[in-house]
Amino acid sequence: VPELPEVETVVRGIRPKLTGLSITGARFLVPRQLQPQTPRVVAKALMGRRIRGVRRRGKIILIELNGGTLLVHLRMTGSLHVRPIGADNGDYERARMTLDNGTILVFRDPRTLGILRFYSDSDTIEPLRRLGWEPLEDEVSAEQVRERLARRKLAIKPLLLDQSLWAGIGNIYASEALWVASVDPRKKASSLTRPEIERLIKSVPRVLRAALHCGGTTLRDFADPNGRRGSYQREFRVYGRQGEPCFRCGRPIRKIVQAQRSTYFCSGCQRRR
DNA sequence: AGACAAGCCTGTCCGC
DNA sequence: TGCGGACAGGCTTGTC
Repeated sequence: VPELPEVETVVRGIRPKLTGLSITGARFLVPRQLQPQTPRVVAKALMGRRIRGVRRRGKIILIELNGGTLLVHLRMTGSLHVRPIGADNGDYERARMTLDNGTILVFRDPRTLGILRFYSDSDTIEPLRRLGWEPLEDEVSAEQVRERLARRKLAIKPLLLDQSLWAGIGNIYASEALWVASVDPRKKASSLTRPEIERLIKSVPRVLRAALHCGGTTLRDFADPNGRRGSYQREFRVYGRQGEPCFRCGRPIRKIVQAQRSTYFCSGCQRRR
């Protein structure tokens, strides 16, 4: 699934279906996804706890319990569904929690790269510590961003994928936000001009918010907990459009590889200077 | 057959 | 010597 708009869509979908319910059982089918914890220990830890709420930080889903937190990271292909007991969950079910109203929370994940962890102390959830700003909530100044980019030799696009700057940006929205800001993805982070930083500060939340309004992006698999697919792929300006004309200047969109990930940008109006 | 895919952790090397 | 940064590789399974 996974960038911020898709994760937020998932959280909004499951929150009303889970809040207030108690966990009556849990099963984990791929021990690797819990490491260093184990299925038996986590299942026991969850048993009987009440779900107080569901929230998101970056791409991380936090199911808050009385006396602990279940962390879920969907990575590439994970998804969450709330279904009646006995419903067909299709292939790739990797975990499930039974709830006291006759429904189950199902975690599906074909590639099994997703992560599940139980934390008894919600103040020491280690993966949260490295996360940077929340793009839709934190107001950041150009000066703050300039400080964070200073001395960074990495190109700006792979840096946007570093969750310690802004949390929640993934490979699609990094390219899209840079196009909106007219910034060359190959440009060294430390060499962004003040106007470029100003534009990026606006484009990052703008793109993510627009995607959220579309229910996220569905390239192939993503569906929210109600089975609805996202539609932001129809709004793509650069992602997957290599060879097609730029909507702004008409020049062809290029596809390159940076840090082993595809980057899409306009060869005309996103020009390194 | 081989490349590629919404993500991110780990090991290694490098420079300060 | 230590530390952060940059990068390759790995994890995994499915599709084109």
